[in-house]
Amino acid sequence: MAPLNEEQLHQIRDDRKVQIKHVALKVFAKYGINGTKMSMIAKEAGVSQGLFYRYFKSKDELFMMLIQEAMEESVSSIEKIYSLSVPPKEKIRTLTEVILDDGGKYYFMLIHQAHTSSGVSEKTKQLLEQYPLKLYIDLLLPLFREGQRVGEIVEGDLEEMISSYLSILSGVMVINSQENSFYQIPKVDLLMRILTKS
Amino acid sequence: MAPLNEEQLHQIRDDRKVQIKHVALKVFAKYGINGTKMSMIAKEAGVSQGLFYRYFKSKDELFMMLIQEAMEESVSSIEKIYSLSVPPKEKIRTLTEVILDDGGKYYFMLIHQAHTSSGVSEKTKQLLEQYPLKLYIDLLLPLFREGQRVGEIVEGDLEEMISSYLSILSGVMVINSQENSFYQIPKVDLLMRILTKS
Amino acid sequence: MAPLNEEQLHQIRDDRKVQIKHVALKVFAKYGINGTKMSMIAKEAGVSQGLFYRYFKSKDELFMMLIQEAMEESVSSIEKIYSLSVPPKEKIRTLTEVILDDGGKYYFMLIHQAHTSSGVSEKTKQLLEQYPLKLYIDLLLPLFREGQRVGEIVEGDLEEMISSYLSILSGVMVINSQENSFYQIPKVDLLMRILTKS
Amino acid sequence: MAPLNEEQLHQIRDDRKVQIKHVALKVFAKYGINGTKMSMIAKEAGVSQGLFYRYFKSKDELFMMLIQEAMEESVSSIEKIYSLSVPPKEKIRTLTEVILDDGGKYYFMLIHQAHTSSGVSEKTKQLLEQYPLKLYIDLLLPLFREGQRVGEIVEGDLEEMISSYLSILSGVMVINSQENSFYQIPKVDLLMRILTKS
DNA sequence: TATGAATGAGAGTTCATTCAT
DNA sequence: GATGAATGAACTCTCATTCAT
Repeated sequence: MAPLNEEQLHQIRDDRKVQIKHVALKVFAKYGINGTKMSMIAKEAGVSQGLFYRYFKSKDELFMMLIQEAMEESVSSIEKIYSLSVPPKEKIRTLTEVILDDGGKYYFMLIHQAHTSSGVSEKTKQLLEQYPLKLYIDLLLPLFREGQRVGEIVEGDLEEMISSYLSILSGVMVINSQENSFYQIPKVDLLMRILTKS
Repeated sequence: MAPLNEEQLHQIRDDRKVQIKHVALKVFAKYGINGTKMSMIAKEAGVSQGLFYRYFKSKDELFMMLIQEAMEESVSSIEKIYSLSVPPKEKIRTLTEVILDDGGKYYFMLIHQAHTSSGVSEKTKQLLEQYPLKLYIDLLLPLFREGQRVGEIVEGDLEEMISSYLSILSGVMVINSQENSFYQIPKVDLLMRILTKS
Repeated sequence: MAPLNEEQLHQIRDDRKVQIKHVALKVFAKYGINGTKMSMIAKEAGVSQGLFYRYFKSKDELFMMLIQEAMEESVSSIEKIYSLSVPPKEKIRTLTEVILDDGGKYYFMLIHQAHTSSGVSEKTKQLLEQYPLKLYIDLLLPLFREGQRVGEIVEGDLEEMISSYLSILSGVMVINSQENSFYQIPKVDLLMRILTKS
Repeated sequence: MAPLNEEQLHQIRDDRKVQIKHVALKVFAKYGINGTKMSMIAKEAGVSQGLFYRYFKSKDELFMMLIQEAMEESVSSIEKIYSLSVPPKEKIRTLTEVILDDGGKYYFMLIHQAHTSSGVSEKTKQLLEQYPLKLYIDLLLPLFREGQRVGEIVEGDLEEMISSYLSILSGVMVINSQENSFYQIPKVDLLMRILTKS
């Protein structure tokens, strides 16, 4: 067998990085940075602890990377909603579903963990400041305003409503982790009642 | 100088215990058991780390103690609501306010932390199992049923509705911690919309 | 470079375990569980303190493990004596030599330490109770009785004699530790005079 | 009531010191310096931990004081034996009894603890060196030599015999502590057999 | 590249000693 | 003088990271 060429090696490297990140996202989301031990990530990802450090500089660096992605992804999810050609209420419902499904869930949980963990690095804190709640509110404002205009969204202060909506979604995500059945995720319809008329 | 008499000593001991517990509740609620370092509690409470151990056997023991109190308190809050002579909707609103205010908030956050932390002791896990979600649902069922009967609460499966309501409240509490203004607590009126008609 | 194969790793692990146990036996025997600091064992064994915990769960667990071995070994030493085809007096002399030599010495010292240390774990106490002095007396009784029968052992209450013999041996072991020349181990002949005629 | 005069106060002070020393001797003898906690001594002596430090500079100072006394006492016990008007064998028997009784026992155990404890101060070590085994041997040599001369003591190297005798006595003392019935103190007659002719 | 043994900094905990009363 | 609350250094143990193979 011919040895792998450089590109193939690069491919393997990248695959492995993605694989580790995928696993780490779930573990960090569930247990936070303090509750997550390197041994957990290594074991779940099926690599040795030593190998981990060939792909990432440190636990903290990986955590930060994931936060970064989570934030970018969340912004991009919102932006994508605008391109759907359905009424505002339907857009919001779709966004809600996206957030609640497996793709979005872990990212939300992770961001929460970042906000509430002790011992996160200064760099991570700076990163978090780059995506304040206000940014999300501003992104959603046009959509909600349109909703009010066409009479699908209840009257009231929009900034407050969006903020509450996001807080509730985040909260619902955060308290939910698969192995633990103490809480359960509310149905989308129920959540929509917060925002919509009758 | 005469040594302190028994009553004074008792007073000091009680004060310290309360003071440490008060601080620890907030720190544990915010950072969980893994994220909370003994140095944080000691510093925040203004005592040396060593002194902590004259009042509590271990970090874990205090955590458990607080969980215990949190659970008892939460059940008792619910029970108290029934004695109010107001319509069901008002009772639920009052309960919601109690949960969201400073007294209830930390207890809810703490229970959440206990459910989602890795490395909690076996004893703590057993404690958590004594207060499953079902217990809270059963406590609230009569109240919500009465609400439906008098037409104040929307139609629909009650167990699911209560479970969702509790999950949302928990979530909202959990993502909220004072020093951090990323999220904000929704107004009670907004939350009530999940449950009530028009 | 290729990583070590499974056999090599196993070898390393075994070697380390033996090495640490060997060192710990001597240190525990000399200083007891309270007087022995983890730093002593680590330094003496030439490993870091951290590494110790990859091989043993805790200081207490290792102490207990060694006690267990010491007790099994001591019983088996006695049992082996019976298979020698020499007169009773010679058997006792051989046993005495075995106990006094380097192999047996540390085990005896360790058992003594366990019996006289404050702060040994409840588990360790239970372990000690499984090997009461009576058990050793019963094991030796046939040998000493035979000795009396053939006129090699002095007349007198055998249980008391064996108990005294063991106490003296233990005592002699205990007060003896290599770096410290205050006491010296008596010659076997001298000790035999306690038991034997002329 | 008139306030106590200076002499009375001095008397109280001295009584208390003796009382604490008496208690500490037993505890140190049993558990060693590492196994003995200040709380044990304070509790047993019925004083507060704080008060202890009005009487003694430190735990180590008290330990050292007791060692000093133990050594002086042991030498003086031996010297006193010579003034008895009985044959050598009887003198030795008496000495043996003195050592084995409650007065001597704790002192012997304490000296043993000092010799085998980690973490004893440099000062304590120096103290121990002032009373080497050789000193005791030299003190006993005339007595044993006389015993050999009148045919009461077995032939053989006297230094070795005395050294063994002392080691055995020490050992027997050391392994014996009241609450623990694993070992038992041999009868004096049995011990004398080591030294004396049939 | 890949492994897991090895390290060391830092966490939780204990306890001799000091201090306020 | 007397008390026990309070401190801090030292101990046991954990775990992110490095290293030898």
